[in-house]
Amino acid sequence: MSGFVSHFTNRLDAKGRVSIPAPFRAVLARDGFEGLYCITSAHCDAVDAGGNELLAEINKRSEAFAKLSPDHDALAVALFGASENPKIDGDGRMTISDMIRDHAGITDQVTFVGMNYKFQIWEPAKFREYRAEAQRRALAMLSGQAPVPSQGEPA
Amino acid sequence: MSGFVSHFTNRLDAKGRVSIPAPFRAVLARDGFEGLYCITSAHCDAVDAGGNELLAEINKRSEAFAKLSPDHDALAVALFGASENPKIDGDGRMTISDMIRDHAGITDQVTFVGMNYKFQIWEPAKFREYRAEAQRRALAMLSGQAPVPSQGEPA
DNA sequence: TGGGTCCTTATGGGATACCATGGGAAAACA
DNA sequence: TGTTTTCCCATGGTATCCCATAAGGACCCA
Repeated sequence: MSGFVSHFTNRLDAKGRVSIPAPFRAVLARDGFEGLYCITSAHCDAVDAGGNELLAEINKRSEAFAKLSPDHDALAVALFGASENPKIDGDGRMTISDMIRDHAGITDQVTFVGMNYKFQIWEPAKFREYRAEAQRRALAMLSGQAPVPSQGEPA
Repeated sequence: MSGFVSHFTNRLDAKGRVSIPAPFRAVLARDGFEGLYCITSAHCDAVDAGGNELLAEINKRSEAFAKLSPDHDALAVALFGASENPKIDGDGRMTISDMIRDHAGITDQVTFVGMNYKFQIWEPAKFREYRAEAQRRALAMLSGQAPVPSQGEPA
């Protein structure tokens, strides 16, 4: 059963809402998470989004340290403090919060990028830029050296 | 369903009250704790807050030492002496006690930071500072850690 | 193959509910 | 009796719910 694939660009309306691409909604429905789990990416101007599968990934990371310890607190702030649970309305839309808007530099359009177990939320121009760079790197990796450790589908 | 997530900044009113963010109230309601459990953090200028899940974590800590032992007594004093049970009024507000105010250096605004099983209460400026540091540490911690099966992330 | 119909999807907008906040009055306290 | 706490209500702004519409695609049928 496949996860989030392909990418879509939708418009924000006057209220700051945007339609989540229908194929992504279908994946979320299968996943069973109430609403959407979002977390700002630590290493690029995008927001990771998904359901239980993404949340499990985050939890796994934070469980590596004992609760109430300074390390765990710092990690929890960085992970959960930078997360959100937007609701999805009856028409399949979410509202882009200020946190997401600021982190991703979104103004009037949003690009949703499937990444199998999660998807990312981008400002369209920044995504095009990032994508071109990613393709260059992928090409270099593929042509340059030994088999890529392919434990997932090639994005 | 996930726990305390995201962060919110609210104003104190003239009576020293502040609204607990609605999403946090929803988590507390699910948790079933009457009111709120607060304890000053031992290693930063913040106050830990939550319900039964936080309390259980603290109990687990103190149970690691034999009761009646000097160690246990000292820990109990440190833990429960630094604790409070503020009430939550009908409008979802709590009063910031002097202990919390002093420990966190709060004046007129409060930042609530979700950390999954608990949340923290911060003075906004101090939080921004801590958050920047936490993100650096988290990045280091996560990248040094045993490889999380990163299927797809082109980073 | 061409045309028509139905359904899904993205988007817009009005009405309503919720939430943070302020303040008054009753109650408890000292 | 003065002071603080607790309960209750008011309000402005925002988010949520609900309905409308247009465009595109799938499907069916001739």
